Amino acid sequence: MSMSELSVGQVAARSGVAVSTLHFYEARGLIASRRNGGNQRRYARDVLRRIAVIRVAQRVGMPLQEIGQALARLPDARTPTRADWSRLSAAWRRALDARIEQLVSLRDQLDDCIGCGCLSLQRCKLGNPADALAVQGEGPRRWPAAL
Amino acid sequence: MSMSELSVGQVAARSGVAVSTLHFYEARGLIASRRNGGNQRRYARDVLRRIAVIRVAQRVGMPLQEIGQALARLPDARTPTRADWSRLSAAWRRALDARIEQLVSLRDQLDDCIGCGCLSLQRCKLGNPADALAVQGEGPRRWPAAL
DNA sequence: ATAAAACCTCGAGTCCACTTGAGGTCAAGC
DNA sequence: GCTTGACCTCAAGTGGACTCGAGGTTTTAT
Repeated sequence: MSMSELSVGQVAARSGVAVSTLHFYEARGLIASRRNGGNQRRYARDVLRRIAVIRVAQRVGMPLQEIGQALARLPDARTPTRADWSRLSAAWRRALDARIEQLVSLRDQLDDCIGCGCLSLQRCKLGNPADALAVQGEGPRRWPAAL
Repeated sequence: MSMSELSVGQVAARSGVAVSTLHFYEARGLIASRRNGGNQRRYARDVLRRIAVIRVAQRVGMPLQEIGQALARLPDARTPTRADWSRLSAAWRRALDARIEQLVSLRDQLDDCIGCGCLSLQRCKLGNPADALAVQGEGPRRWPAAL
């Protein structure tokens, strides 16, 4: 219970993610831990930031894999500096912007439709998916793909 | 090949979703079809609107189940009127608004962080998940839950 | 008339993001 | 020193949203 290192339970409590999820993130290489004498995980405090970043990115719709790739570009050897986090935040911000733009344009199209009682095949982009929506094939969930 | 009814392949081509996905949506009760003499699906044209609505809703992050519930409130007996669709669109629009608001507020918080090189535990809401983010427990993907 | 393309069903498989459980170890309080 | 709660690993299970494949029928084009 050193002041500066956190157990998995403490991290779970503070970050709001389940212990099993922390194990899972570690297995996926999203976070790291050192082990104490008894093979228990001990986390540096900055893991909380990492986790916060992970959850933020997930909300924007990024799959864990991409999040991992972005995180992997943080310096491994030293504790990330403010500048490191800042760069990452800025990148996240761009992603967020893009996502918001997508949704806003979707909303604008929907507005057209509400007026005309729509999703009508003739008049509305949303109702004519081959034009506007589904052209990109695939499902949703795919990240730079949607809209 | 009647003028007014569409085969599953035609619907797939026009809507941009795979035939298997149409089967799947049908199994989930999101769309319906009648069968012709040879047991093949025949769709009324408004299925294209339904599918468009489904994809739109998915992009906002709604799980299929909720989409199905919303669609279930459309009149079953008659082809939905413009007013029916309009009501639905309006509801979707509210959902979209909410989602956009979430993301915008997330972005604003991120902006704070970029300035301060942040996600710092003291200063930043994002970095202090127990306060702002993860309080609601659960994972992402949950719809009215996030943020 | 026949070959090819499109359909059908139903069960299994895939990917993602986790969660659960079994079987066992470690640490903290009394 | 012993019990209890927190940890450990590893395999398997879950839920959402599909996709694939086998085996067989129907439609369409020539």
